[in-house]
Amino acid sequence: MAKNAQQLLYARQAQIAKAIAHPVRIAVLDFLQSGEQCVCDIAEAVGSERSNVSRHLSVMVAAGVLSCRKDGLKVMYTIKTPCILQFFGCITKVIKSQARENEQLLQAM
Amino acid sequence: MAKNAQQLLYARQAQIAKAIAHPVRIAVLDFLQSGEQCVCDIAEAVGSERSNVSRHLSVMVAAGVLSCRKDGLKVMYTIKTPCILQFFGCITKVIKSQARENEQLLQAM
DNA sequence: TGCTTATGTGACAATATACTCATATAGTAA
DNA sequence: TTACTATATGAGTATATTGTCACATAAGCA
Repeated sequence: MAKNAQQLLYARQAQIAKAIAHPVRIAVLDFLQSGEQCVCDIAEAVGSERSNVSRHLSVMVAAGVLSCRKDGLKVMYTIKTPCILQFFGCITKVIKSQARENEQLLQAM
Repeated sequence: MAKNAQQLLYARQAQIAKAIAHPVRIAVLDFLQSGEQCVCDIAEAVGSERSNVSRHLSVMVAAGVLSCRKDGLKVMYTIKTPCILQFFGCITKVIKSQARENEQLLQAM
């Protein structure tokens, strides 16, 4: 791949990773596993202001992680690329392995 | 899971996602697929200052994505949880699907 | 029409992140 | 010891991100 194209790909990959890299946005993705939801229900589920959630949602739509459709007054959001969820399986492994390390550390004290 | 524990998990997952969510750090991970490397070689490969790369590396170590060991003067960094790499497969899918959308858009103009 | 609800957005302040430079530290070798 | 190399880090500036408030927009209904 050309050097510039590679840089561009890294930037695009980073954009997607950034779109996920926030506790509220992860909570949103977790909630959306149950299927498409409107902003008001998402805001309630994650315990944050609607306007704030709306911004987080548009970041994720811009990155291509979510898609949305209008349904009357509501806008329904859904996970566009379910393989994103595999990522959480992976980082849960990272967290577990760190937790085990800490446990060993504690026992050695 | 308790509500607080859930919040903690989301925060921890976000920390790991953040540790990946930067073009330079993605370039580093890409380079480290070839095996462990020292800071100077990583800096050269990704085309960035050593001090800057050193900071990026410590962020990824703190998040549990990389591990490192001293080898004489050098510090060798390596990917600690290879499943992280699957994530790139996933987001490449996202990028391809968006590229296809844009192509269709272009053809409709 | 006016009223209500759901969502999006401009503007701002607060905070976090990234990069650079200079300097510190640690290891190697003469 | 001194000189050299690799890495890490403090301090500063620049930039990006986040959350909140107020307001705008859009859709439904009386």
